[in-house]
Formats: sequence, C-alpha cells, structure tokens
Amino acid sequence: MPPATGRRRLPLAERREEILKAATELIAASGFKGVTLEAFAEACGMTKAGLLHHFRSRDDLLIAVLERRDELDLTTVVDTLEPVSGPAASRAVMTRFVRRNLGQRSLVQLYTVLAAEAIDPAHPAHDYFRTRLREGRAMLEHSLLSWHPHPGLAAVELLAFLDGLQLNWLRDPDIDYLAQWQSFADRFFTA
Amino acid sequence: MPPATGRRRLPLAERREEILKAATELIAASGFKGVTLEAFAEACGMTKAGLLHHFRSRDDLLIAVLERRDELDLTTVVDTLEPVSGPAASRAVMTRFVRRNLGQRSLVQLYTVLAAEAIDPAHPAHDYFRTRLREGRAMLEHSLLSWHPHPGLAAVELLAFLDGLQLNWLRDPDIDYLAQWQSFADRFFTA
DNA sequence: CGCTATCTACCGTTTGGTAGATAAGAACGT
DNA sequence: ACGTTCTTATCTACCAAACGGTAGATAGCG
Repeated sequence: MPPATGRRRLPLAERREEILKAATELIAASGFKGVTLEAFAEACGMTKAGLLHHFRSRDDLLIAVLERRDELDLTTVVDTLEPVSGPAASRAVMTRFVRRNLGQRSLVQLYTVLAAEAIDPAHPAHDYFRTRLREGRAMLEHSLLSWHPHPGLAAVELLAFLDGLQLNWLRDPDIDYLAQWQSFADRFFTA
Repeated sequence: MPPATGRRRLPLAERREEILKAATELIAASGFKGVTLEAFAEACGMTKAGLLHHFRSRDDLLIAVLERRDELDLTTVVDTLEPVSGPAASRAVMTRFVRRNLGQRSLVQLYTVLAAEAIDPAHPAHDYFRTRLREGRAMLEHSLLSWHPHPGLAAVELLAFLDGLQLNWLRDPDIDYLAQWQSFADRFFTA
C-alpha cells in the first residue's frame, strides 16, 4: 500500500467498486439525503471532482449502489426461483434469506433506511422501490398459492413482519433476529 | 377571513399550532431532512424569519412537532394505563390502537418515516426515538407478562409486525390495514 | 510518451440563521 | 366612537457556509 497521503490512482473497475462499497456504508448510516457528495468522496480518500469522474451525478451514484446490491443478491434470487411448494419448503427459503441478512447488516440497513426515505414520491429511488417491492410480494404470493388458505393476506403479513423485524433489529442490535424469526415462523407456517 | 394577500398576524398559540400542523404534514411526506426551513414557512403563508420568531431553529421545530404528537397521543396512553390482563384485553387495547392509526395517516407516516431516518445516531431525533421506543416495548412486555409464555419475544414480535405493517400500508394504501391486523392477531393471541 | 484518473479552483444556487425595519391589533384615555 | 401608544408578530434584506457540479491543469501508470 502506497503512503496514505497524496494521490492514489486505481484502475476504473477497482475504484468504482471501492466507491460503491463506501457509499453503501454511508447511505446505510445516514440515508441518501443525509450524505453529501463530498462525504462520499472523502470516505474513499478523494475529492468530489474525482468521484464525479466515475459517476455523472450524485443521483447516478445512488442508482449504481442499488444496482450493485441487486447483483450481490442475484445468487439468492436464483435459488428462490426453484419452484418450491408446501409450508416446509417456503419456510426453508425464507429462513435462508434471514440467515443471509444476519451477516450483511450494512446492506440490510441500506435497504431499510432507503426504503423508508423513498416513500416520498419525489425521492430519486421512489420508483425503484415501488416496482421492486411489488415484484417481491407477487413472487411470494405465488409461492404461497399452493398451500396457504389466504395467500394475499399472508404475503403481506410475512413481508410486513420481516420489514418490521429488520427495522427493530437495526435500532437495537441486541434483538435476536434469528430467534424472533423462528418464533414467528412456528405459528405462520402451520395454517 | 382577511384577504389572502399581505400580512396575517395571529396570537402566539394559534400560529404555533398552525405551524406545527403544517410541519407534521410536510415531514410525513418527505422526512425531516427533506424539508427546508423556507418550505415549512411557506406552507403556512409566512417567511423563514417569521417562523423563526416562534421556533429558535429548525431542529427546535422538529422537537416541538414530536412533542405535540405525544400530547395528541396522551388520551390513548392514559387508556392503556388501565391495568389489563389476559389475551382478550391486550388484543382489545391493540386493536383500538390500530383503529386510531387508521384515521391518522399523516401522523403515522410522520412517525414511521422519522423513526427510520433517526436510526442515524447523528439525527436530531435519534435520542427521542431511542428512549421512546424502549419505553413502549417495556410497557408492552409488562402487559404480556401475566399470560404469555414468552413475553420478551412476543413483545418484539408484535411491535415489529405493527411497524412493518404501517410501513407497507404507507407504501401501498390498498393494503387492508385492519384486516391484516386481525389476521395476525388471530394467531398471536392464542398462544 | 500518452492516456486518463485525479486534483485545484471556481461558479451559481440553496441552505439555516441574523439584524433591523414595519405594521397589526389590543389597551386605554378622552 | 376615535385617535394614540405600545407590544410584538411579521417582513425585507442580508450573510456565511455548504451544496452539486464544471473547466482546465496535473500527475501516476502502462
């Protein structure tokens, strides 16, 4: 590693990834509105102008952060696409989802904080979350269709609980995320 | 009513209330970081300087908004203080809480958006939510103590579900808030 | 040496907040 | 009823700092 002072020149892809990683942490901590362009730059040891060489604008950076998160999730999504049926299988899929979140606290926080911020229709990520969450609910509802008496109600209930649990876990890390999930699932998946 | 143009001079208490009401709506819509001092002022037909005559700073206004919300909730809190015991009584209390929220969408949104924004320790309302939510959970846990086998788990679960349901209801008003609650409660209060 | 990632310097706008002028309305005497 | 005075709610004008973004100079690496 070269001395911390002075200029560091990195290949395009590497620097891009470094910026996105840092930006994810910052947004997770303070929301998108709460972080300035300069703060994003400083977090990876460069200036605003330097950062804007990689992303055309601040909003552009946000979109890139979200797309990166999607890419990181791709593995899980692919797994979920396997056609599953029955309560046990559904529960297993969701449990794996919970376990993965447990180890990606900052990504979860990014998503949670940003999703709440983006309730505002004027937020640059409003549409992103709108379509994305709608799709998620539809997929879940579809997988509940084969065995649950009220797939619509149940899908909303499950997602609401997970959203709320994440939110509370972020507020208070002492909460036992996994145990809470199992406790909920014990009742939910015996209907 | 005097003509809309020109200066309107109101008694202190009245203007204060008007400002707080307008601010509540705005914060609910766009979060606290998302609204400028001038926007707050303009919303009740005055200038920044005029508003700052009533609230020393922008952060001061936020605190006042939250305190006002607490006062508006006081009635419900007092009701809750009646010592209740048993699942049916607990459920009745919570159902009343849900029903009341149903008619106060903008207050719910204020609380939800702000609570998520305030996960950031640097947010001006961070401490407010920290203590307030902790208290709420303790109260609930206490009331579950007499009949629920796992009061700690259950308290978190119930609050998480309500938080998440509110969040999703705000994102998608078509969700049947009340029905979702009843469906959850049917399982939750038979343990 | 050439390419380009990065920097310095700057711009126009918006931000939260201040200082001092102005006017609305209540109180009061006549 | 009516003017006068006094209080203070509100305004106009302004400021320094912070914001997102641009133009052109500079320097690290193949």
